[in-house]
Amino acid sequence: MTTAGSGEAVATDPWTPWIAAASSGIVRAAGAVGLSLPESEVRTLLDAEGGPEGDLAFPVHRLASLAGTPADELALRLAERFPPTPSLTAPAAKGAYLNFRVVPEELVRATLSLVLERGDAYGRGPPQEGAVCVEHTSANPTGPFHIGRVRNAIIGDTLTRVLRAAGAGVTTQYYIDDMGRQAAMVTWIWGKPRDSWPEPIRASVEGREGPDDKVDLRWGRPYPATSAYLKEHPGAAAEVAEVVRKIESGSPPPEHRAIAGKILEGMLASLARLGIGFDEFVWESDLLRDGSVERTLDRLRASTLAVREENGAWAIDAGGFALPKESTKVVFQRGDGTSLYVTRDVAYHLAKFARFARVIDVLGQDHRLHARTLEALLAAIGESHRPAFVIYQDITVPEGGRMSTRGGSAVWLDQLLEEAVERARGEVLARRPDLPASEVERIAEAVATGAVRYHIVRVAPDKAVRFRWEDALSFEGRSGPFVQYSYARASSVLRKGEAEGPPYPFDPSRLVDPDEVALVRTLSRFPGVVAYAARTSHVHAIAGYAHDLAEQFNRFYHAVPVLRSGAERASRLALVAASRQTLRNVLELLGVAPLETM
RNA sequence: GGGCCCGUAGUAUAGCUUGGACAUCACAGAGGCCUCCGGAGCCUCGAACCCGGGUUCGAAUCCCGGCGGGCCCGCCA
Repeated sequence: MTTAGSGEAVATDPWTPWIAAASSGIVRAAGAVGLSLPESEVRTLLDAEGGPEGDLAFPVHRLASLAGTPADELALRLAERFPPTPSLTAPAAKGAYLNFRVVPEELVRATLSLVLERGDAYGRGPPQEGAVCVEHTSANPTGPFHIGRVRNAIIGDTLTRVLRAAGAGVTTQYYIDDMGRQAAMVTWIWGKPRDSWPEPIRASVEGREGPDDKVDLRWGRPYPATSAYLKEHPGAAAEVAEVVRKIESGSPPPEHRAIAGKILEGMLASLARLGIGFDEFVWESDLLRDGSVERTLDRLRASTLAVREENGAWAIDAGGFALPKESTKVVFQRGDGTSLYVTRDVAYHLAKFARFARVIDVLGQDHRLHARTLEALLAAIGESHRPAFVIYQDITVPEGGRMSTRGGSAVWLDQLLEEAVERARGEVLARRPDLPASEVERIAEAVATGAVRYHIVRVAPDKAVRFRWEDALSFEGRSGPFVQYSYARASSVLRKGEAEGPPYPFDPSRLVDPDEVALVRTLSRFPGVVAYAARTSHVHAIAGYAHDLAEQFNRFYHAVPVLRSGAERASRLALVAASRQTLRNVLELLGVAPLETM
């Protein structure tokens, strides 16, 4: 282990030396047959996933066509010239491939040492330069969270955990849109005495209220009917417009921010159950108050692309940016002088660029054009920074179409969690009648929230998810509870063998069963998976890895006795300890609670 | 009409940015495993790259064209 303060890089990935050894060996072997190629190119060709025949695979096709030699023949010649390397078996030529295997004892020794030494830090990368801001969720405070919105929060939170593990310094932000028409609608309706509410709105609320209503449910309840009502009643819509104007002019109705705050409070309580929180909250209206919006308007009007409309509105002529709109104009200031959402978003991003080297926004696909418009406006004022967007597709309802609050197709996160807890409680009670009620409750909550988080994060963001209750509440197979179960099982074995550790001394030559080596190989992949997910924002890869690891551990568990074994017992306990540690670390990245027992 | 995204077994998904050897995993289906450290588990079997071109030694992956689905195209947010 590297000593503290030595300035040397701490080893974080067991594969680093093996990939280096294979690459430099290939370069030398190629040199010996008269071929010269840079090591960096070898590394990109080298398949670190291995193939059916080894841990590392090198396809020689490209070299072969360069040399004008048949690929099979070249593979054989390279295999002969590959220099002896202590940690790798001699390469085997198979067809057009050169296959390497890490010496199994070396794989076991290096991996288990690294996992057990690094502990909670296993999987983490070296610290990275540059502050990062991840903005996610930012749902309008108009009512309870529904499943569609929560995908944003889960992707954003997981991405944050992954980036931090990869070494980045991340600040999360939730942008609260308290200036738009949507928040104004809520204030408008609550600003009226209840007996003067329009009939359809009153009808949508009455008879559904209860004393224990969550704040977001209570204050958000009239929103869907209000939204529908305003579409058909221009007079009422004009009143809402007046609320918007007051907000924009800096003198909102006194209760405005308080109502938004209450709804937000309820939404955040739901997210907290999923382990999701935020470092900072940015109120849109604060950007107005501190002058950022005015400065942004000044810069936009000063742009060479700015044009004035007949009624006094201002726009950017974005024809050069090829936005897929019917008009090439992007209006950033209304005829009455007020700003628009996209304008305030420009102000917000300028504030982010001033503090952060990297700015990441997690957005639903319906915001894609908005993202491009934002970029166009940033370009128009000569700003060189751009946010990186992580775009995810919608969660759709089984009948087709997007999940929306208005259509009544929305399932609230709280409803989903309630169902999930109820089901989890039944499962726990059936299996563990010995546990006290409070413990059953704690486990049911962890299983339920773990299942929901996992179910949503496991799918690639650019794939739409069709919401089905039976899938969302599944506790078996590719699910959060499956991973939690493996963790609990590993914990149970270690409890029963607690006399032996920690620490867990081991002898690599005692861990030779194919299921043992396969498990170690899976453990060794973890740092690479974290780095990959951080680089590509493919957070679903973490969920996939968690499942692979849990599955591999279960295979080992069934195939190989641990506590009942003889000379191998100590080494197998070390393998269980390393597995438990890695399961714990990957669960942490997913925001799924590890359970010692379930 | 224009733009972006998606299309992999019955269902649902991984692999696609960096083209490479028998395409991953789950649910459902068929058949096995509880004298054994926790069966929310393990083992075995059957089953898929939307269609048509192109590039390439090689295409699920890259390019073009269809078809099907989603989303967006506002002085809303």
